[in-house]
Amino acid sequence: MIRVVVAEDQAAVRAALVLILRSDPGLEVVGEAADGEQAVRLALELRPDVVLMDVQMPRMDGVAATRQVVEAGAGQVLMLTTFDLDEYVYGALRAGAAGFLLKDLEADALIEGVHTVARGDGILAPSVTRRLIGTFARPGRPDQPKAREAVEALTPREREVLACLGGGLSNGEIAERLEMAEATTKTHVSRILAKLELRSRVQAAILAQDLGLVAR
Amino acid sequence: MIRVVVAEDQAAVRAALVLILRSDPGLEVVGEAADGEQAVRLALELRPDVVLMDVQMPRMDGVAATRQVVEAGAGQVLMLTTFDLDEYVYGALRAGAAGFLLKDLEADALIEGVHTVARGDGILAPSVTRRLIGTFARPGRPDQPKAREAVEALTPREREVLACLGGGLSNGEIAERLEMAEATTKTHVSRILAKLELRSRVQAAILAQDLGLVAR
DNA sequence: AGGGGGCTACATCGAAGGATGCACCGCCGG
DNA sequence: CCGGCGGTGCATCCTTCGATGTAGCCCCCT
Repeated sequence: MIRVVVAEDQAAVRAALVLILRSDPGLEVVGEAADGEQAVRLALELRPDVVLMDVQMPRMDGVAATRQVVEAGAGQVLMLTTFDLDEYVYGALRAGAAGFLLKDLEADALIEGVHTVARGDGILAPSVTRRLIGTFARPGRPDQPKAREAVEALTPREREVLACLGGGLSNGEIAERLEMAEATTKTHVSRILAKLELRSRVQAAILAQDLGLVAR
Repeated sequence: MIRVVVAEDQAAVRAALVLILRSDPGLEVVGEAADGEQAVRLALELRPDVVLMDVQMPRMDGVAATRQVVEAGAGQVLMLTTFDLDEYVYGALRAGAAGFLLKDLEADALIEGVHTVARGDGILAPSVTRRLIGTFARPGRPDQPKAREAVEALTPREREVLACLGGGLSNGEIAERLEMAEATTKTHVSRILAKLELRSRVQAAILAQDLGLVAR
């Protein structure tokens, strides 16, 4: 049984959502919230599998609430909105939402979405998917499987250093974090630059970023 | 009526796909290809609405074929694969694919996918969606409206320099491109670092990347 | 055992980066 | 008119970076 908390400020819409969810015997609505703060409180208390969260809510917006729920590991968050504005989508995804659907969806699409995020997958409204793909594939991030391969060819230690470069760290900071002499860090950086055919740590950092290699 | 070309090297699988597609009265399979080259030729000739493309194919792989089809504007490409390996997914999406599905899907999911990409939206297998979201929302890309504001506060010249930093250029290269002395470039870089509260050009480059400020 | 070869490590030194002080110019308000 | 101010530009000085040479180490190989 998948346990769901519904967070939505408009009572009528919330009621409709609950009704839809209840129509699936595999879902159980364990709580309802009318604002973001309440949503977070409920999620922390009830530890549901999924929180269905509206973007716009009083007291704390859905994105901020999502961040808190995700950080606490208190369930997967599936966001809902009326308009698929970029700010909402990106904000929500960065906040850790597992999915993003528009309110114009069919009942069974919603139910399927809840099941999808409950098992750890992601789901997006088709129009959002298209834009996300576009953003991801935007020029200026020339994927190069080549780059990925080249990075695979690095030694483990070198990859660690590369990740630090991706985090914007200096040689000294890298040395401290990885517990080696600064001189050693330099060796690794040099090797990385040579292997990846780059001319400076800046380019290495950019490449690391593109590949998601970022030490924090 | 949505016109579809099916590109898949294994005859049995291709036959199955065609059968599934034909079961929907809104779809018409106008061509079949057994390798990438043939797929591109067919697409250019028939200008279908959608090309259903396998990733692994002889003579030209699906990613390369996708790139050509997309560049020619010869239809939306929906990619299919057995395994959702990163290389495939990222490569396909950057090549311009409108969607990416796994072969373990249900017949109606495939049909729905074709309709979705035909109307210009995107579609991804749920597991792929999750990873794409993760990549997109990965730490190190804190979309920070703050950062954007701060960058707005830079002078025009400084923004130009920042864009060059985002491109991974050295001071010397920046000086050449913007036609100023290297010493001047350094001044601007210093000012940028101060204003954005960064400690090195590497961090500035990463920030510029996140904001899409990239000189090429 | 002996001998590569790859990984990690460190020191040295010339090159690039970054902070700082200062000059010039155009603009605005007094 | 002129004094201030923000943007731009350059030179100086110290720091950090990056290339290079070398060494210990471990593992594999024959």
